[in-house]
Amino acid sequence: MSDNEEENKREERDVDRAAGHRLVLPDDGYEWRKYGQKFIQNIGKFRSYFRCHRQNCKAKKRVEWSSRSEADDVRVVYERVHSHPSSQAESSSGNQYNLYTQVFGNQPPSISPQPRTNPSS
DNA sequence: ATCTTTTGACCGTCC
DNA sequence: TGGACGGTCAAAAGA
Ligand SMILES: [Zn+2]
Repeated sequence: MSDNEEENKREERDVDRAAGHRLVLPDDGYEWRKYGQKFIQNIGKFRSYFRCHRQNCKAKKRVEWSSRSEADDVRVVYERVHSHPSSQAESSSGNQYNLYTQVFGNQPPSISPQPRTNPSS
């Protein structure tokens, strides 16, 4: 980026094309840097790992979506808190919790603090 | 030249 | 001890 950021980030960001589908997820107003992507066979879903663009910000974001199925089941899990205000949609909302799980799709964006991935095997 | 995404490899933990 | 699983790193490539 640098010089010209004309393209900017669209509110919709294509996560990936697993089987030819284009998944779109809402941006929180923060900038994330992807640092990994893996397929979890346990749940049969793709998982992407994001980290806050800031150096001092230890905020992390984890996104997983079904590898198949055109359903919009996209799960976004927020970890840690941001140390800087969201220059965009502040609203003080952001993520005040250490763990925040959002599920998009048929289910409403109900906020429920889930206990770390799946316990035990 | 700077920065991000991509992908495979590496590592810690569990059993 | 080593394999399965999950999470992160790091090299290369693209923008
Ligand atoms: Zn942040």
